[in-house]
Amino acid sequence: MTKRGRPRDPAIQKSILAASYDLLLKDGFKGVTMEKIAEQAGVSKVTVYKWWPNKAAVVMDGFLDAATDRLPVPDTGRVIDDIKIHASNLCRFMTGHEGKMIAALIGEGQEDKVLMEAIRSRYIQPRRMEAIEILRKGRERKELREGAELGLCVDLLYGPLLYRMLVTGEPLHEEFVRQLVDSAFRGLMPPQ
Amino acid sequence: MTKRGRPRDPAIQKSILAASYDLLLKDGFKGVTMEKIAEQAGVSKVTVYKWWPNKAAVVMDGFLDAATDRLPVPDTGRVIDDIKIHASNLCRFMTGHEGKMIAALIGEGQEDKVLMEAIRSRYIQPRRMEAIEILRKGRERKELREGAELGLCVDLLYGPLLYRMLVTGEPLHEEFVRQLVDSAFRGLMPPQ
DNA sequence: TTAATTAATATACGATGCGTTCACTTATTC
DNA sequence: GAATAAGTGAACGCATCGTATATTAATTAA
Repeated sequence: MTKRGRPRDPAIQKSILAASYDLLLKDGFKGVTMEKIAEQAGVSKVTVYKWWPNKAAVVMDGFLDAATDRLPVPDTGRVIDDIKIHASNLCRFMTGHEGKMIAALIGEGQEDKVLMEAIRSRYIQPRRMEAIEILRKGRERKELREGAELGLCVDLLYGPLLYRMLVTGEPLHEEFVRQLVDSAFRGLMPPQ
Repeated sequence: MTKRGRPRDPAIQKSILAASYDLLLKDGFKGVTMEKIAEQAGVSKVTVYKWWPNKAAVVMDGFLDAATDRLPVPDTGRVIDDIKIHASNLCRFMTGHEGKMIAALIGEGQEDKVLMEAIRSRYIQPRRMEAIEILRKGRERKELREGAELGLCVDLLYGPLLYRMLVTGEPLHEEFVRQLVDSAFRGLMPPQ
């Protein structure tokens, strides 16, 4: 009992996602239009609307389809070093093309709950889990405080990175990551 | 040598800004249109365009015109307590109407450099200065590490708040602020 | 008083992009 | 061949943007 009717053409879906990604990269989220996606994909606009309800959905899918390389999760045996490497990799990502795109998507997500939920579940959470895994190993080795709340640690370590990227616009260079992670681990208070 | 011609009517400017703020509050940034601003302000659309180049500019001005109450800067004599109070106040702000609006503006700013620069210089920076002032006093009292970089401290303390608000969407309650500030001050490592 | 100047209005316009409708063609299964 | 679903092409109604045009209102300089 296979499907009736003309089968869906996978090449068409791919070209739509690819066109969507190219346009996002070139023109930013606001520069992408359904017309342009359809034109560049060599496809009818109705076909785009058939499979995605709106622009945000296509663009999000296009982005995730192309940019889902996971960051390598380092394992040096010292949690602070692992985090420095991981956060540094993330910064390199965020400084490049992918960073501009994810910033645009998060920006758009501020007034689009469905989009924001997709970004969270399909992009943010997976990356948080990488960090949490690093921290979990460190906690097992007693390199973190007793009963440290790993989610809070992630907020403390990675929050400032995203904050810089999305809010203050200060550069995300290696030196900043080093200082940030050092400060977070040893604390702001003077040693007693 | 006063100005020639008909003088600008300040009541009109005010009503435009007020209408802009009301609409932002009610409908979010995307829900605001120049037509609606003009209509609600009882003013011609051309008049709005005469004084502001585009929607983002009016909305930003409307927001700042109405919502520039500075946070009170506490001074208990202990920097960690001052920061807790200050951050907690900020959270209450961010959880309310103002938070939704500033999130929408920052979101829009991700693809509008001019708007983002305005948000930074007219909203973010002033608030950062409040926190820096608190930290500076604490550093003088030797409650922070020798030569602590105050900008970095602000990133570490306030970055996670904005990160939650803009990215993860986790709630910004009192308990989180307490844990966050405690963790930042005493560090993630176990005491030695 | 009059001319020059600037503010504000009313109305209409072209352009763009959204999301949809309609009639049609194409590929596949029963 | 009939039924079914994918895809096309063109046009539509709608909202919003930003601008243009012609007119009226308020003020200063001559």
